[in-house]
Amino acid sequence: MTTHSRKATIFDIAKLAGASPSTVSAALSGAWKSRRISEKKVELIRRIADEQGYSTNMQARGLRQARSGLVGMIIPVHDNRYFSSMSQSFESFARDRGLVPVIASSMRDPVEERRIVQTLISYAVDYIFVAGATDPAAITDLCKAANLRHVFVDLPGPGAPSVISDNYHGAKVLTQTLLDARPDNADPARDRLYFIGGVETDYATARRIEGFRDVLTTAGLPHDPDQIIACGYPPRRAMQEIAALCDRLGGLPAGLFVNSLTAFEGVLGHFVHLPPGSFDASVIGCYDYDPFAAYLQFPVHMMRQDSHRLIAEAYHLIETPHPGITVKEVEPELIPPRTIYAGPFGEHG
Amino acid sequence: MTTHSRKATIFDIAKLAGASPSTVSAALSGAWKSRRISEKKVELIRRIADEQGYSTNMQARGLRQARSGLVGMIIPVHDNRYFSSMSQSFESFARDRGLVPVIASSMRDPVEERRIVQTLISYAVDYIFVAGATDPAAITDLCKAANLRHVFVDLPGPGAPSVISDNYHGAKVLTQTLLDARPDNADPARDRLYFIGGVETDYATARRIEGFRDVLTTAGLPHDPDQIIACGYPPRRAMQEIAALCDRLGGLPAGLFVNSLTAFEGVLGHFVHLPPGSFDASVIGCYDYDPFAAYLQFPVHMMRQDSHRLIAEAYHLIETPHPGITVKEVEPELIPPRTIYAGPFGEHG
DNA sequence: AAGATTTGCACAATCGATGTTGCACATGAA
DNA sequence: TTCATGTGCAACATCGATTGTGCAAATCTT
Repeated sequence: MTTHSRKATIFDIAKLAGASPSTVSAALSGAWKSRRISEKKVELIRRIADEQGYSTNMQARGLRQARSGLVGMIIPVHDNRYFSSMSQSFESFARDRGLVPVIASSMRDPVEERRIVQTLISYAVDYIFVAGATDPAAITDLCKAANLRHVFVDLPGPGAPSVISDNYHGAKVLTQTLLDARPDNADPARDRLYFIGGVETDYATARRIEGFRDVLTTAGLPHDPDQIIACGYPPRRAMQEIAALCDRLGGLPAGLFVNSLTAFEGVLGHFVHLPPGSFDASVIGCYDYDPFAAYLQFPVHMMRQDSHRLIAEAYHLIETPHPGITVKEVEPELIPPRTIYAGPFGEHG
Repeated sequence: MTTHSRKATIFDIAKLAGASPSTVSAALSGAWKSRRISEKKVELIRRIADEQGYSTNMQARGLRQARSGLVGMIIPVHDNRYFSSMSQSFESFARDRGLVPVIASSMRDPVEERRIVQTLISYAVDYIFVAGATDPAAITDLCKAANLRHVFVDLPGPGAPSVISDNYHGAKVLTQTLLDARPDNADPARDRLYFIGGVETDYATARRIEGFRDVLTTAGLPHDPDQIIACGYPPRRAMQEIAALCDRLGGLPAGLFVNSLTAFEGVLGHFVHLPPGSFDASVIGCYDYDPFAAYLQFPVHMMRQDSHRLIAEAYHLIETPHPGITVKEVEPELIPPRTIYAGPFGEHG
């Protein structure tokens, strides 16, 4: 390939091939069949384009076609197994469709979230996935104004289709599992299940709390509001809260339902200070799965949300002409302690 | 905001403001001071643009300016704490600069890697970061042809600056730590350190193996080539290899240096089948850190690479006019077993 | 008051690709 | 031969923003 200071354009190729720019465009974009360009000319153009290391300027194409070939996704954070698995699936499906994924993290900040949507709109993304939205209504407003298709994932939103996991059922199963596995030698002072993490006004958290409560009620167990500690997602907060709780109870509660991996990180941050053996009278569950968390010092029951299927369903919905405002629920899967789940990208690494 | 079927352009705003498109452009892009547009007109235009929900079409701007405001990064995989932390930092720094990050994962496939670079070039990204490149030379070729600045991170490359962690020193420290912590009651048949994971021709792996070997040699310990099991990054391979190794030795080796989190996942996949207590005569180390891996059933010494600083240095290099082909090394940090490291985004989640 | 500056903006070219229209030439039909 | 039909391509407008240039009107200068 000859070295130029600037990138080759269809004009350069046209000159070299003795053709017009529009012919080059048609030849390279595949539109040549319907535009009656001879195969011979197409071959020639292709060869020259190759030699020159030509590649389409997507900004120009996008400008002309009013689309970009980009698809956006907003997630709360990257460094979290649940969301990074989502990213992996999102990207994989995007590639299958010849689209380029743009993944942005909002840090769960509604302002940042809106800024990201605005930015993605500026880049004319073809559509966006919104995972873990903190202010879905605002996002829908922005998208509607820009005439941009979007799907909510993980947390449902108004005015657009959503794909979420069956939080109520998942929470019931996890809670029941904790109840069943609860050690019977527990100190009566702390013979209770606690729920920690998440934001009470989040749809997902709310549904999980419902499931948690309903199982306790059905089991004929009393439960106080103070058993629900929806202290948000930051690890630090969860660490403080679990420390305070252990203080109050004089030790770990009989069972702990941790509502997210980030909260679990915080909980762990406290656990590392406890003497070994502290966990013998407790059983821990976590809504969300992480392969390393599955093999901690104490057994952990994990509810794995099927992020791959969530994303698959989201793609399905966004590619459906008139999906309406459906909410698709995907069943999560209980992963017993000390079990390694091999994901859809088994051979990666 | 009045609802239009199409997005407002500077032409629409111009008409409403009784100004010319170029004036609107200057007013909104901030270039109005040097273009002698009165502040009054700027205010008016701003107000109208706001009312119309105007936002710049970045494809048009990018086309004209031959830049896009996008910055690309290639990583091997998303769902891995080391790389997802990198993504988080990469995005954070990009935002500080008003740039939009585009992060793509190559699954360590050189073909995919090149395709991604081509794609990013097509979108006129302003520059790219390449983490964990499998074929850095090819990437440099593509970038040179497109006149695109790039930096290698984690794995160095030719023809462009690189930022890597001090693999040799890090490996020495980790190996020495394993040696020191090695239980003395070990069965002589397996009283050895093994190195598992990574690709021997990868620069990083090669340097770590050097460090590993040098420490053993200095300690006056014999070592066979079979103590180095560079079976790549996929969890499955590591799982098979560790199973085979345990088979050969009749149990776990006295010490295990795991060369990546993905390999560690595979190792764990085998460990879950071992009876508790199997680890008492072994000490495990892992090059790379994960908060959950830090609190496994057995103690794990982890070498945390400072992904945040790696990225910071990479930004620094890419913003240096003529960086040359420097290689910047960043020291990794040993994280003792059962220690939770709180990252630069402590309040996230 | 007449010329010299400055102010404030409009006009038009441009970035690179796409898609519509039109035109020359070839081939077939009558 | 003559008109109809097809074939193969070039010319040109277009997408939405940026930017160099030009030109009145306002202001300053002497």
